[in-house]
Amino acid sequence: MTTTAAQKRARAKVEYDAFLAACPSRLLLARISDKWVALILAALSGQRSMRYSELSRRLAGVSQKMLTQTLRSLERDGLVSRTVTATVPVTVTYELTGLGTSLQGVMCELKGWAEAHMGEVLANRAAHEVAGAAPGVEH
Amino acid sequence: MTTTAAQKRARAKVEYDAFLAACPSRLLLARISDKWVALILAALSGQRSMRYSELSRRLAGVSQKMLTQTLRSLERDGLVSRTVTATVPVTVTYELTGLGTSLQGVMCELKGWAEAHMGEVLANRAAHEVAGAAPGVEH
DNA sequence: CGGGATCCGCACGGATACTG
DNA sequence: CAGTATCCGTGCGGATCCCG
Repeated sequence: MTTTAAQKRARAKVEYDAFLAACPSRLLLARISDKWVALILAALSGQRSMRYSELSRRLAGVSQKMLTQTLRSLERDGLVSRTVTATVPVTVTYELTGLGTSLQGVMCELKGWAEAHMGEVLANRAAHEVAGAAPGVEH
Repeated sequence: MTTTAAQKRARAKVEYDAFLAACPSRLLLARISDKWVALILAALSGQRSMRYSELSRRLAGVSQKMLTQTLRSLERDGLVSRTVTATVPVTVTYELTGLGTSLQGVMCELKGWAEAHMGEVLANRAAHEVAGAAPGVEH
């Protein structure tokens, strides 16, 4: 009934999603676009290692939930290492692993392109907004 | 009333967001993590120019809304150019601009890192899942 | 053919409260 | 100090219908 052309699309989508899931580039994009990942990597690359509270202060604006969650996923992926020292007030420090440092290097190239060309992008964007002349709330 | 320590945090967050909004790297990350941007750029880098329907087929799984929306934003940012040919059935083609091609180059480096190290990342991830050994429903 | 407009689900991310 | 657990709002992205 209703041959469901939609189902065919759904299947095609699933297959495509599977393809995407196997794509290393997409996986990497998903990692670094995690909103806080780039910031944490940058913060950790500057100093040696940082305590949880240090990161929390350094990245003012991040919730504990997101900080912990992101840190955990980065640790899970072997990009940062977590060290627990059972002192009187528990001390936990985080630092970049070799893999993490390597990734950070690539991120810097991205940063380079951004600093070199984002101005141009922003200019184009502004020009189009004037041309569009769409008043009201622009997202 | 209720001195609202929360308001202080809110202010700090707003300030931080403002800082983030001015960060070119963040802006770039936001652009390329747009879920379909990378795919469109890759599709367009292969061939010279593509029609809307070509892209739609090539990126099977994307909705027209997202495809159009992403294309528009890329055009707005001067990364792709849109050409309308008023034939009998309207023909619209998209192609990378110089800026877009430049960005695509950087994306390739990202791709290189991904293909070289994502396997390692995935291995670490799998190892941690075994170590965690949390039975039941894993969220 | 190439969209625009609209409705909606749901995952992502934030705020708050509690714990060891 | 360093989280964990829970609730909840927003916005992204998809589906559907309609238009030029």
